[in-house]
Amino acid sequence: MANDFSYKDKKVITIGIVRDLTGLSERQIRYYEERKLIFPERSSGGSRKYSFADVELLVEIANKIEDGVQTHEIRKEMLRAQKKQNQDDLRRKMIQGQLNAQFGLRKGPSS
Amino acid sequence: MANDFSYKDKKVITIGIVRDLTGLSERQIRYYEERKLIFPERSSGGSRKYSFADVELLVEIANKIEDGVQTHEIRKEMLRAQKKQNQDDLRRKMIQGQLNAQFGLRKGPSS
DNA sequence: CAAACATGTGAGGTTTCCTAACATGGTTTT
DNA sequence: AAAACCATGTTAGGAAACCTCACATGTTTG
Repeated sequence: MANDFSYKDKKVITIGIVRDLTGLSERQIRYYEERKLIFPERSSGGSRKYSFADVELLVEIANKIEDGVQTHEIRKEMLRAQKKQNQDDLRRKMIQGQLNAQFGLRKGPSS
Repeated sequence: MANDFSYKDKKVITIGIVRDLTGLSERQIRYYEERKLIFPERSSGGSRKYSFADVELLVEIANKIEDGVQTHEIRKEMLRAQKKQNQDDLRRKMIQGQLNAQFGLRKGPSS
């Protein structure tokens, strides 16, 4: 229904390409996964698959590490940011629910 | 300067993923390349790399073939379409040149 | 009917990816 | 300071993914 999530989030890039795209070593990329900073999907055979969003995230992570931030700290930041995001999403959804209850169409024209 | 070409056109997808995304066989994908309908890049080691745009094009090609159109015919269509596109691009660029000559700023504020 | 088309399949070989382990030079922590 | 942890490199052995080439086949098309 909402938000046909597209190119940016599709997990279709193998680790070698990610290496080329980011300039990181495969070792680093896998290590950041081990530290739960990044979550590739897997092919049936077990190969990692990343999205462009993942690639961008990896670059951000690498920058922070270069600034002396530890993976552990980065992870906490990310959890905090994500929690806030979830709260915001929920709030938005509840407001939308209210609007639908008041004005929403039943069997309305589905654009 | 113009049009930071992004996700959709970056060649980062290996043939196995393209197979999964399109439902075509690798044989078909390679054959359409042989018939000059699609142009993947190559990794240093020789592996093919496709873009999302390529994936969409492959689906279109497959549909036409399913409708009985031959690769040879599809190629002609594509060349025709591309030629028109080039003409349009050129025209647009010339008009833009005229505008710049008349109103364009030298050393103007760069957005 | 001969040639071309579109696709499957198999062989043999190279590239890419996987995990696991050990090495190392910096930082903390005790 | 010794022990522990951090981030990364490197190596080994093995499996998955990819490559080209060739042959087979059923289906158009000239």
